Amino acid sequence: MARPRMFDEAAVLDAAAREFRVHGFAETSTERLCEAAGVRRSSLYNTFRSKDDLFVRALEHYVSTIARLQAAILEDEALPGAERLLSLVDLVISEEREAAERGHAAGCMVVQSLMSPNLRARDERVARLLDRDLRARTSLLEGAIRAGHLDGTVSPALGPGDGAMLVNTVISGLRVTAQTGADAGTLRRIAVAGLRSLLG
Amino acid sequence: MARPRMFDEAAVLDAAAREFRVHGFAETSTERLCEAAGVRRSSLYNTFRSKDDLFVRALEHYVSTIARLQAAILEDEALPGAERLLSLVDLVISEEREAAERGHAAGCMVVQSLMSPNLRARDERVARLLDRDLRARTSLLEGAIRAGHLDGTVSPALGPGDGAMLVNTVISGLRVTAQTGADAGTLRRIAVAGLRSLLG
DNA sequence: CTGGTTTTGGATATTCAAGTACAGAAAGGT
DNA sequence: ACCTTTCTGTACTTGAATATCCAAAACCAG
Repeated sequence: MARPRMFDEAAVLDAAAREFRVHGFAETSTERLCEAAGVRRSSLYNTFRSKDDLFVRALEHYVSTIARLQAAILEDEALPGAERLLSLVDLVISEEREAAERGHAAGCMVVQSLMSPNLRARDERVARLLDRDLRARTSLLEGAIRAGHLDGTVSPALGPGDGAMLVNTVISGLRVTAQTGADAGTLRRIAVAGLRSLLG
Repeated sequence: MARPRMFDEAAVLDAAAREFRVHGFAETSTERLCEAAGVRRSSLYNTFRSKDDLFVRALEHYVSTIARLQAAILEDEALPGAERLLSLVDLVISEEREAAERGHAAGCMVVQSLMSPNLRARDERVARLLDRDLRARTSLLEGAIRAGHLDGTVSPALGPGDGAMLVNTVISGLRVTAQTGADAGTLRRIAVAGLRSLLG
């Protein structure tokens, strides 16, 4: 019927997310995006309406990738609740370590976006996306915490709601602290200390 | 001898920091900065060499303002160690609440800058500034924690070094979580839970 | 007053990035 | 084989943002 695409949309979104993470939205030119993705401008603009749209799609892609990994851990019925939380922390730490080793320090795209009021104000979709992501992760965390309450590995001192927020807050904090050059071992000690209220 | 300046340098830095916080570095035009500060372009460029330099100065200004407030709390000999840490948390929470109430959500400039790899890569001075700030705050925190160890209000489970990093991490996390719209009461509960290893 | 020095205002280069236009290429159903 | 449809490459337009230039103004020492 028509000429097929010569590139993989998901691969472009991956490359775009990487560039945005490393250089930030405003300082990533479309030319850079093209180079990084190995695609010409018209293809980009043909597939994604604008730089803004591409960013939204890339963030969406990034978020859903991360979310999938986290869900696999947090819903793993084979693990007791507390272990799920610790595995999540380890996942985050290894993500940060990887990013740090890859040369440019590139923090988590979600935290970056949350800390860029402009991005959220400029595009309603970004705000909604981040909000949805937060809700989804919170709900996963609540599930794991409830499981921990039942199997006795998570202290009942905190309810699932506050517990989930605590985990979220500690993880965000870790992602910031990681940018200061802290090594994986230190990050893990801090995380365990921060989750003391849950882990007992 | 020469024509005197018609504006206050510190006021300009204040206004600039506010704009940078709300809109981010790249998306704050020099025109906006001029308007916000009530100063003409040539005055800006005459006083501060470039937009980059102005940003560095503004960040410096912001950091030293915050640091002064925090030092006053953390070195307050009248307070036991644990109270100092809690007061610091309350200070942070009230900063975030104020920012949130002022319309545009504008997160902490330090966390914002830490999460913008580009900013740090682009200007060595920003990286150094953030590093110095981290070190200074860490050292203040260690002092307060040591004081708490001595007066018995802070658990010796964590050493001063790890304790300081924990507080820093929790505070950064709070500053991110604040951007998701959490209210002051919730933030405080989370903070107390996160600092359990020190306070408990 | 006056000369020297710095600031100020406004206008103006200069650069650069986002997005568009359009012609031609690659399918593939009919 | 043809014709419709979508993709691709290049060149261009347009707009905006940083930075500079220069003349006029303000100040003060001598």
